[in-house]
Amino acid sequence: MKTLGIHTKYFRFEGREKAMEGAEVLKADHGEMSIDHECIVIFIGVEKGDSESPSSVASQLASDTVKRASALNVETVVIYPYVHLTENPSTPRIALQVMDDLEQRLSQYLSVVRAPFGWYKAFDLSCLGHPLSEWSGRYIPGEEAEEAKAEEKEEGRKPSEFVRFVVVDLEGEDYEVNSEDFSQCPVFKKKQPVYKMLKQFVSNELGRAEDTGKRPKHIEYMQTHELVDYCDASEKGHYKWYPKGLLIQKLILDYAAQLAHEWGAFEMKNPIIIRGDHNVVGELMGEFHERDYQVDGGRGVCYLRYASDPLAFPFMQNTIFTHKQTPLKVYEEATCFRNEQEGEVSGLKRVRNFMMTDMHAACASNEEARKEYEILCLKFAELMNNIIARGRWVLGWEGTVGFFEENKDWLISIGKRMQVPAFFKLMPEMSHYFAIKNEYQAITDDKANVQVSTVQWDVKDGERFNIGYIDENGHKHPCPVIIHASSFGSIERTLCAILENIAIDAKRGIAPMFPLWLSPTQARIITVSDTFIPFAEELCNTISRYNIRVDIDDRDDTVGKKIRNGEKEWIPYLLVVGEKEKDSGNLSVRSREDRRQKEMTVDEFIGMINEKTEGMPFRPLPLPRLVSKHPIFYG
RNA sequence: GCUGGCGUAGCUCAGUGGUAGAGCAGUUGAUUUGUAAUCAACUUGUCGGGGGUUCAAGUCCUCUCGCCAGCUCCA
Repeated sequence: MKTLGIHTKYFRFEGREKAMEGAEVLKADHGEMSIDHECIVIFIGVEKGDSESPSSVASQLASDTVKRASALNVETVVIYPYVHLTENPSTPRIALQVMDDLEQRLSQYLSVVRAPFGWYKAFDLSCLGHPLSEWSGRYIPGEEAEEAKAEEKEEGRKPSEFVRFVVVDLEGEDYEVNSEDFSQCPVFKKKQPVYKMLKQFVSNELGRAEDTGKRPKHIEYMQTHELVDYCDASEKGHYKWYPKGLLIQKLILDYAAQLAHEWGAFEMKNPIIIRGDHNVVGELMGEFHERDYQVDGGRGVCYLRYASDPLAFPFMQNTIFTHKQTPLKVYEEATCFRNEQEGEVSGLKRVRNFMMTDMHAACASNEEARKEYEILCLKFAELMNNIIARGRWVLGWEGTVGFFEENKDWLISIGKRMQVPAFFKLMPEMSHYFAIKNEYQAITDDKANVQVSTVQWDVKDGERFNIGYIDENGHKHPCPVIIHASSFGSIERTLCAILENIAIDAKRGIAPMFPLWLSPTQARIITVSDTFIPFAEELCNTISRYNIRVDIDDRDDTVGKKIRNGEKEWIPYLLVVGEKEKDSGNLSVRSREDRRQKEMTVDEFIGMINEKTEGMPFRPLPLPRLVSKHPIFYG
C-alpha cells in the first residue's frame, strides 16, 4: 500500500461519475463534502500484495496516522482512495476492505471522513506547506503496527525476552545464570582458554559488548590483501571482490558443496527475485524484519531474496517424495539481500548482500530429524575447528524452555561431543519457526563474536507450507520437522571470521596466513637473477601439474626484496632458485609457518603440499603466473 | 536512525590561517643480485563535495557525502 498524506487548511470533494462497476453507492449527500477546518487527508493506493493481510496494512497506517494527527494537533482525517499512487493496484474488493478496516481503527481516536471509492472526484485542498505537512508512506502486509509490537513485547513473545540462561561446560554440567551476576558462575573460573571465550560471548549476549573503538582487523586485511573492497558504484554493504578474494570465496563454496553432497543433499538453485503477491512473502516477511529490497519490473512489486526459505520452501513443497525417500535433503548457494539500516553495515560482518550455503532436510519423524541434526552439528564443529576458527569458538543456543527441558540431555550431549562449551538462551514460547537452534560463534580479537554456522529445528514450516512425504497408503503428511542448516552462515562472515582469527595469530606472534588450501598463491618461485626465469617457468609447469598454485616473481628486485614481498603477501612457501637449484635439481624451500628453510626434492615438495591439502577443493591461480604481470588493485 | 570519531598522492600518513609534503608503490636508468627493503632520477593532488568567514582556508564556521565505532538486530 502506498500513501500520500497532506496537512491542509480545508478539504472539499465531490463525486462526479462512476469510474468502475464496483463503485460505492453514494450516500444522501451525493458524495459531496466540505470540511472547513484543518485536517489530514490520506490518499491511499492499495496494492496487490496487500491482499495477504488487509488488516495488517490498515493497522499500520492507522497507527501512523493517529500519531501524525496528534503531532499536528488535528482531529479530522479524510480517507481518500487514490489508485494512481500505485502501478500495481489490488482488486477493488481488497481496497474497500482496507478502507473499511482503516475507518474503523481511526474512528476510535479521530473524526473520520470517507471519500467514495470508485468515482471520479473533484477535490480542492490547501496544503499548509510546513515541513511536516506532506509525507508519503509504504506499508507491507505482515508488519505489525508499533503498538502491536509493543504489546507483543509485553507478552514476552519477542526473541529478546529470554527468561532462562544456561551455561554448559565441557563435561556437560549445566549452570543457570542471569544477566546480573553471570560472571560469578563457577564455569568462568575454569582454566581452559575456551571458558574465557565463552565468558566473552555470554557477556556480549547478556550485557554490552566491550567498546574497543578499534577498526576490525579483517577490514584492513580484506583491502591490503586485495580480497574484497568497497564499491563506490554500488551502495554500502555491497562489495567488489578482487581475483584473490574471489578465489577464496569459490574454494569455500566448493567445500560447502562437497560437504552437502557427502551429507546426501542434492544441489538446486532458485531465483533471486520473489513475487510480492506470493503467499510465502506474507507468511515469512514478519520473521525477517522487513528489511527487503523492492524491485519493480513494471509487473507488480517483487522483492530481492531476503532469505533462503521463501524460495527453498516452495521448491520442497513442489517436490514429490515418499516415506522411503526421507529425509529430503537439499542444498543451495543462496544469494540474499537485506536492506540493513544505515549504520548497521560493517565490514564483512554485516553486509547487505551475502551468499549463504544453505542446507535443508525435510524429515518424516523426530527420530530422523535428531539423527540429521546431530550429524550436521558435528560436521560444522569440524568446519569451525579446521577452517574458520581453529578452536576459537563457542556454541550459542536459542530455543523454548519446553523443548530444552524435554531434550536437555540430548542437546547437552551434542555440545559435549563437539568438545565446546555452550550458552543457552530460552524463551517461554516460540517466536519464530524454530523450537531450537544453535549458532556457531567465532570469537574475535576485538572482543566480539561472529556468528557463522547454524543448525535449526523447525517445527512450523512443514505444516505451514505443506512440505510433506507420501506414506505407505499414498497419503501426504506434512513433515513434523525441517532441519535448516547453514554450513558457512555466509561466505562474507566466514571470510570475516577467518581473517579475524588470523589477526589473533598475528597478535600472538604466529605468522599470519591463510590455511594452505585457501592461499591464493601457495608457493612462489623467486629467481636469483633473470637468467633463471626459463628454469623457473619449467619448474612452475611441473609443480602446477599437481594442483598447486605456484607463481614466479620475475621482477628485477633483489632476492631479499622478493622474499619480503612474498612474506608480506602471506605466501606459505617461497622457493629461491639460482645456480644451486639448477645444478642439483633440489629446491630451497622457505616455509612461512615454521620460519625455516629446508632443502628438498621437487617431488618431496609436491608430495608435502598435496598431503597438506588432501581432500580440499582446488582451483588454479587467480592471477597471471608472472608476478610482473599483476596489476595493482588496492595499493 | 541516533551518538562519537575519521576523510590530504595508488597505499600509510605529516601538515593548527601565509608557496601542499614524507615514506612506500609506480615509471625510467644503472645493477644480475642467495632468504624480510640495491642505488639514482622522475611522475603523482578537485586536501571527500557545496557554501560561508578572511587580504589569505587543507587548517575556522556551516551544510552534505563517504568510511569506522557503539546502540539494535541478524547469516
